[in-house]
Amino acid sequence: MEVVRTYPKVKKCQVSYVLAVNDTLNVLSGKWKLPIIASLFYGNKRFKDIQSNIDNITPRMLSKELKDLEMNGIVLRIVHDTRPVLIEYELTESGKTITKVLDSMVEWGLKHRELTIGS
Amino acid sequence: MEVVRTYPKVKKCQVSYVLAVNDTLNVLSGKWKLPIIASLFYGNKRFKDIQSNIDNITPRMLSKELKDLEMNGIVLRIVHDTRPVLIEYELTESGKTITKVLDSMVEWGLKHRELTIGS
DNA sequence: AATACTACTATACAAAAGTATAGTTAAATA
DNA sequence: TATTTAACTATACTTTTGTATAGTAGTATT
Repeated sequence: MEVVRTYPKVKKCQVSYVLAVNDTLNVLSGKWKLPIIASLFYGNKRFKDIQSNIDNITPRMLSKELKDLEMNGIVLRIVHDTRPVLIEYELTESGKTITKVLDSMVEWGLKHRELTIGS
Repeated sequence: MEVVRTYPKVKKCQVSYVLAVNDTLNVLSGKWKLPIIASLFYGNKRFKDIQSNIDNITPRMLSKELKDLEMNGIVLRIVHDTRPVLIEYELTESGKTITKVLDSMVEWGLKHRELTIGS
């Protein structure tokens, strides 16, 4: 019996595209990632500053999310060799360029609101 | 006592930008939205077809997510006036244009992999 | 010496998201 | 008439995500 393929062969590049999209979604998913990235973009560097910049975030969540972002290569945690130690967070190159994704989300989101709510 | 503002005034457009990004993230968030959208892009229209196209999705989740996507204006549910009724799902205009967001995610995701894993 | 600040961690809990499994309704087919 | 198919829904459960609250270690300040 012959196997009839009703779909085209999936190329390797398509597979890595799916991975790439999932990577991006993971970086941005959850309640706090975007506010944290925004706060870092705004220039906040220290734990306390970020925390007081974001309404209602608990230190537990901030700590967890910063670790996530660090592991994902979006944020750098810099420990200054001072007394007392000063710890600063900043965006990596990848963390900075994610604006492009955010821009396309803004564009689509606004157009979508027009099409959906505006109609 | 004078209030010293240490941050620039936030403009209304920035607020709606945040809303727009959140709209976009909501549309794409969760385990199944992307596979479903991909399946619809691929041309699947019927519940069973989408279900058998996506590994391990339960009818409960497919049903829930399709409703979500319909409510969010990404998917249309078309009930054909036949016997038995034929139900077809398809992407709205917004649903189709979300490719632009996905493209920028692919681009960022691939570059990010290069920068992070490749280094 | 007592208090306060920074940068967190620990524990317990609640809510949201997802899974497993079975059942329903209406029509079509054998 | 019995079975099958489509398009779901219902119930119970597990996992993940997020919240609430308190506590800690090291230093600095009063």
